[in-house]
Amino acid sequence: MLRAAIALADERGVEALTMRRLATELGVEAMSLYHYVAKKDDVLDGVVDVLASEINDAVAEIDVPTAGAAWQSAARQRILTARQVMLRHPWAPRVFATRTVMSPATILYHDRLVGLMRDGGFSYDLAHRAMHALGSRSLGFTQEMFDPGGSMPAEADPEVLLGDFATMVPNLVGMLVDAQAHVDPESRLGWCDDQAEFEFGLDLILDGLERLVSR
Amino acid sequence: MLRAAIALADERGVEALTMRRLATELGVEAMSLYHYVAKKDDVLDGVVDVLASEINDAVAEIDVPTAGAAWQSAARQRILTARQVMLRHPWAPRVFATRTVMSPATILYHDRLVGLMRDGGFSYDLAHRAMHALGSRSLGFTQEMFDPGGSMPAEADPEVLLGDFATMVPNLVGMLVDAQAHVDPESRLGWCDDQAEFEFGLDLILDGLERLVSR
DNA sequence: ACCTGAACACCGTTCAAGT
DNA sequence: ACCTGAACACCGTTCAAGT
Repeated sequence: MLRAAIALADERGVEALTMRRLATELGVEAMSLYHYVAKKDDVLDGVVDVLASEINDAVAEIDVPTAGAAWQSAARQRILTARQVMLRHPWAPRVFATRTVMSPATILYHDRLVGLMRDGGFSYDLAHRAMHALGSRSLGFTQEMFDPGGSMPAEADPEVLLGDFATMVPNLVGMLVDAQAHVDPESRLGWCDDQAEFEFGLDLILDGLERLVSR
Repeated sequence: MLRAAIALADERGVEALTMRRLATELGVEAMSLYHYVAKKDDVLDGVVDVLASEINDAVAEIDVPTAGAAWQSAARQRILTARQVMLRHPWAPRVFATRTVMSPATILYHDRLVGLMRDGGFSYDLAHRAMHALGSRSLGFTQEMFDPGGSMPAEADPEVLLGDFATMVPNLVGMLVDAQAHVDPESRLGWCDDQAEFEFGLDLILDGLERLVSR
């Protein structure tokens, strides 16, 4: 059932993931699903858990040292592996964002990540702060507010377009022109968020943490 | 109308923000709203824009130097000001997360933030990467995956609870025990995300950027 | 234990009609 | 230009009933 839900979201988007449609996809009447779950939220919780399990499985295959300074590249590899799983389900970040309780598999994932940092010499307190600093990045995605290569100029409000765009937002326009080089329409997760940008932000945080732990 | 929508979400939650309810709140029939907007998404886009304008207004009052190394504290102050606005509307992050096009006011906000970094000596390329690294943090909120002080142990799955919790996730349990000190039930935005944690992550990124720009 | 059909309360949205 | 009423297609969910 959860597998079917994920397949449905993959093929036709999250908004197509409805109890009625999921039921017909399973060759069953809509209300039969309520024998296995109490409410739709349970399905979404389950979907998140399956995805997190997929990540845990992928991450479990990684066998690298974690002690001392090695924690950093180990964490990096783990998070980028998680990201690969998430990239296969571009709708997943939005579902993760709506969950209020953390799924068992997600808890497990973060426990291991904290463990890895402990191996690297982190105090519990620093590991705690590190988790907050990473936020959703620990699972391989970010919530972007800003899409410089994307739809910005095209969809801008008339008010902004009537006044000269370049005068209203000169810095963004300058950046757009300058950034023309590395626009990559592939491999985005949510907004503009290609692999290089993700890794830049991730490394910024990991480097900062390493500096703190080795001081 | 947008003001009414925000008030409604503030008082009764985003899920209560429905076209029909918004209409009755305005003392009008539900379908009258469709003379001002084409679809509900337009309302949400508008709500986001009003919030971003509120942030722009608040930020405009800040008058601090931005040249050279001063960029960092100026950016910090701006982002924490944005956060104060967001904290008044705890449902807002989720709405921001669902928008696919960036509102004019949000564009403006980011343009000024890029401008500030330019004052600080950033290349367009570094400013671009900085925006990605910050992600939604630039507007004062984060997408947290992890709630150590919150509902985690209480809501854990039977499977995890039956096996000894401390054996399943020893690192999180250790962290929870250790972290008992700084649990703050107030001032959370979304998941567990208090002011100190937000500032820690923010400074980690800003410090990393400063190091890059001053190398 | 598992599934169904009919029904309820609620959505967003269309459309033809009113002033 | 602005508002309305009735209606449509679609939700999630309840409930009593079937096997």
